[in-house]
Amino acid sequence: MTASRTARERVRAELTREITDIARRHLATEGAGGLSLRAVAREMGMVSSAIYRYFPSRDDLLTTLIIDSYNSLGEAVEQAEAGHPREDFLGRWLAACHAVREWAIEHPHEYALIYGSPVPGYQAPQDTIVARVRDVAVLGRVVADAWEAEAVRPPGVAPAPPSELAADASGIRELIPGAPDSVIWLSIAAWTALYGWVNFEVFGQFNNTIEDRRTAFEHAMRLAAATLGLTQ
Amino acid sequence: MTASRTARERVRAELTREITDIARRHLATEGAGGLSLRAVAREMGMVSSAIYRYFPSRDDLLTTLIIDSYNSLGEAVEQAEAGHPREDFLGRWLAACHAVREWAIEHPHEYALIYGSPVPGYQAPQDTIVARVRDVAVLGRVVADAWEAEAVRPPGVAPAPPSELAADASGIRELIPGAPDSVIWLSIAAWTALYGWVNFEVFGQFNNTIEDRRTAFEHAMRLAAATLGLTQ
DNA sequence: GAAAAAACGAGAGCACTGCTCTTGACGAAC
DNA sequence: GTTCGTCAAGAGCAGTGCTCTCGTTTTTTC
Repeated sequence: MTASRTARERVRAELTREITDIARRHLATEGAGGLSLRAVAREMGMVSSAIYRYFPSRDDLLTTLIIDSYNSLGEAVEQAEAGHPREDFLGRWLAACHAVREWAIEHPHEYALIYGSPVPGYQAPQDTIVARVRDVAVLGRVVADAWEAEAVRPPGVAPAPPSELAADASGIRELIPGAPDSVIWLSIAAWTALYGWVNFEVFGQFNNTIEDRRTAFEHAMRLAAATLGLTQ
Repeated sequence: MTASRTARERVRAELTREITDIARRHLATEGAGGLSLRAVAREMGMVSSAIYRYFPSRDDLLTTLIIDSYNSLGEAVEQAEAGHPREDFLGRWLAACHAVREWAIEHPHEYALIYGSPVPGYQAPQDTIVARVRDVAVLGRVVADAWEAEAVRPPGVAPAPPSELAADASGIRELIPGAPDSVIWLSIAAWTALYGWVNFEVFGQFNNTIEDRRTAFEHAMRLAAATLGLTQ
């Protein structure tokens, strides 16, 4: 009986996958704004209303694409970081940074979906939060491991964080257990430096300004690591 | 004769201004994607086709809004920075940073338009480039003045930029005359740190993570200044 | 195995969008 | 006073998301 039931559910799963595949291709070429349910249906040889049997709204389709994007980015970062030995903290950091940048350049529209301006009228549901943190978790783990191994030595020039920030820091400390507030905020700074750069590059702010972007990016990420005190 | 001619042109200028005003209000509430020529026309008591006498396309209307946004941000940053004495480099830097952040929070959709993911199908024309650099120019001027006054003393921990980046650095040096490559790239890092943070905050990445955002932002910008060696 | 129930694709339709074209009216210039 | 350019209005085209209904098919239930 499960076999007969599966017969229908299998074709349903197959069609659902086909819809998301086509939608992802449209998203990659035209961007989120150009994603049209009717166009997807047309390409499937379906009538537009039939799509709604599989996705109740355009936003729902977009949500699954967003989750896929989060996972795709997270996986890329995880794999890149895993290619370095545990004690090579700087290598792991740089590998993760390059993975973020390269994934973003290869999937600009997906990147815009998850790290760009929010899609108008679209509110990301709770479902996305789980997949959302995979890339950040990798970065946190690198710093956490380095801190644990006493390989994080912030230079003394950095000003101390004001005491008002202690509450926020203690929440973030879940990612980097045992680290003092100063290291927490230096890590946040490194994090924003990474995504600030990638945002600028993907959204075209470096056009006609920086040409050798990969080299400049690596230098910027080395700067961020040095500021944090991650030198090996 | 110019008076009679002006009579017509004056009402035209007036209507053009009214259109952009309404459009800006729609943009501020609904975002770029929700900006509808028909809705603007409806609010003006016009028929939709009449709008095209004033703006040949939706993108043209969007372009003027973008230019306005650039100028609005640029002016805010200029004014904030001008409120500090020339020798107070750190104060000028922090004031400019806060101005960017506060403007972005007050005008999230406008900010998304100029620093977020590009609007699908929209390509910013050359006209925007002139207004685009006003905020960056202020930041560059602060660092340039500080460098000239020998108030920039980068700590020795930063790795030296590789020689391949010399060409790109020399282009950027227009903003900070006479600065060595190391200072150029530290400035770029501070720049990306600023907009990386503001992007994260405006686009909601700090939700449920950082609560005291103004304090955290100021600390981050002090860190960026310290990394650059701007301590006074 | 037959009947009830659920799932499904197709089609029409609503309200909306950007944009084009034509038509008729008004005002300025010669 | 006539001509010419400017303008608002309206109809229309092609597209969008989404809803509803109507047969058909498949699954479940008895």
